[in-house]
Amino acid sequence: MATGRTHRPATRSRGIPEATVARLPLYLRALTALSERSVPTVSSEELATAAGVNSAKLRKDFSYLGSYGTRGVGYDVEYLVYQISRELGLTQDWPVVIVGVGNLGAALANYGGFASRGFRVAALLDQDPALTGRTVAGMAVSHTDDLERIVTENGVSIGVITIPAGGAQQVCDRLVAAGVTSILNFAPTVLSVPEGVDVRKVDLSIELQILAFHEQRKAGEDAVTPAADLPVPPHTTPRKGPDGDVPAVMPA
Amino acid sequence: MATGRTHRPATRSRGIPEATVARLPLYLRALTALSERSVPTVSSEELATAAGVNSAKLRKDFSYLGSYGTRGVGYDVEYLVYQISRELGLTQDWPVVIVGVGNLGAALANYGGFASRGFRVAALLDQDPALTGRTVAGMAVSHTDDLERIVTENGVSIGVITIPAGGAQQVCDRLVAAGVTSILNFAPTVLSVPEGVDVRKVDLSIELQILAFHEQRKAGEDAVTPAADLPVPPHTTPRKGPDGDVPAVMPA
DNA sequence: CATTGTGAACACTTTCACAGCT
DNA sequence: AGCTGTGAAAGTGTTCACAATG
Repeated sequence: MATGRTHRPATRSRGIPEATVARLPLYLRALTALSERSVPTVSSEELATAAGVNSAKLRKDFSYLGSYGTRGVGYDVEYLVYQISRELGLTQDWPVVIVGVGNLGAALANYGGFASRGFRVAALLDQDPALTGRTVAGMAVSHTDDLERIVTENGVSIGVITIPAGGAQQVCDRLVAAGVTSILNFAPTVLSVPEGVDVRKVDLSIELQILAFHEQRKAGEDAVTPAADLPVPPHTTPRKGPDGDVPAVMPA
Repeated sequence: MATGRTHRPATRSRGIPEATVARLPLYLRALTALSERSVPTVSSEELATAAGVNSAKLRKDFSYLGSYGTRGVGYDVEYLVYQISRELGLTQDWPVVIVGVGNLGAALANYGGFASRGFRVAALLDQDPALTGRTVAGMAVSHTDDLERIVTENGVSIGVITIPAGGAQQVCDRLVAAGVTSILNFAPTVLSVPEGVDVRKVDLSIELQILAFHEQRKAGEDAVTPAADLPVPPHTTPRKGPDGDVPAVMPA
């Protein structure tokens, strides 16, 4: 979420829908697996199944990249891998810093799928002196004090924040000031950044809450929380809830 | 993103848009912070800013829940906290199992925002004998062998998968067979589940790739990868042998 | 009169269905 | 004959702008 782009790129054809971009990595992963099994070509149907989407969507997605398939045959696996990698910018090297070397930061540092695509962990940073100097995932942990130097020297443009919510905005500000323009935020807080900086958020607690919502629906197929209302009335006047016998007012 | 619901719930007015559901936890978090500061009421504008959305969207979202605000005044913080919690199903207790106690599993087990809302870690499971018996986040790690028993005895309906991709589908199948109907999957693989089971996916590598895409755009504002093509032409490559080309579909 | 609640307009995404190529 | 590529339709989500209202 939270992609800063508010204005149309306007650069004519160069418009790959955001929803498509979000699926390209999925296709790429499925294609890589096929490639490793030396499968030469794949149909939209097969690839879609492997990626967990439907074939119409996949074809539409690919149509934004160009005409890379062969009618009657399918897609050349190697060729597609290359095209998607290029489109995603994975043919170049992306140095990344991870700020916060707790369990989550360590998990990321150890994560293989990281380095395998163009990402390279340039540094692990933590402000805890007990950690700095230690080695995590074969890499020395630097002190957060060196953030600016490390970002600058390594030309880091992507930062990953894996510290508690409290310090996240400050670290974010420092990353941005040092030149980082893309941030992957695991801290459960809203980061504010200047125009032109992208923030993506991964929030474990939110994911669970969304699951709980659906889970609740399943459980109470009929006992849908008995119209229940207010343990505390709103302010002074009783309010109307959406439930009870209120006739559906949903617009078309 | 993968929510199994393919058919409209159809149950009359009960239709909260998925996009709205995904934002409710955000509002809830902002409201909880206000509540802790004993702020009694908040306007859509203020709350929207705190949650990182715009006020029109927030009001529209809330309108699906009911009319919980007061014109000219705003929303009663406590009341909204309760209503959203109830809507999300957080007024009840959700026992959760975490399968895989590596760094990521440990990070989740230690994550506070977990227990604070209705979620309770019923068990940590791992198949590594070196881990079972150990204590992580103040909780004993059980062996994966006991998965079925633990899920059944605790009435667990939500499972979190934090093991490598290889074993994920198998664990998923066992969870589902034991009665779990919602799964949060951190393994970089597509899980197939029966109708009625929800899967949400958190994929670190995908998030980074999406950032890289946008990052690339920024960098090459004009040098937009010069139409560049083929290190391998599209289909000079001879395709599959006419014999038995394997239709590459991941085993279920 | 500040602020909510919401139709209506707009934008984006998915799905359909089939023409067009190989 | 088989499969891609894509307009057009349908569905979902966002924003606008203002009437309703405490």
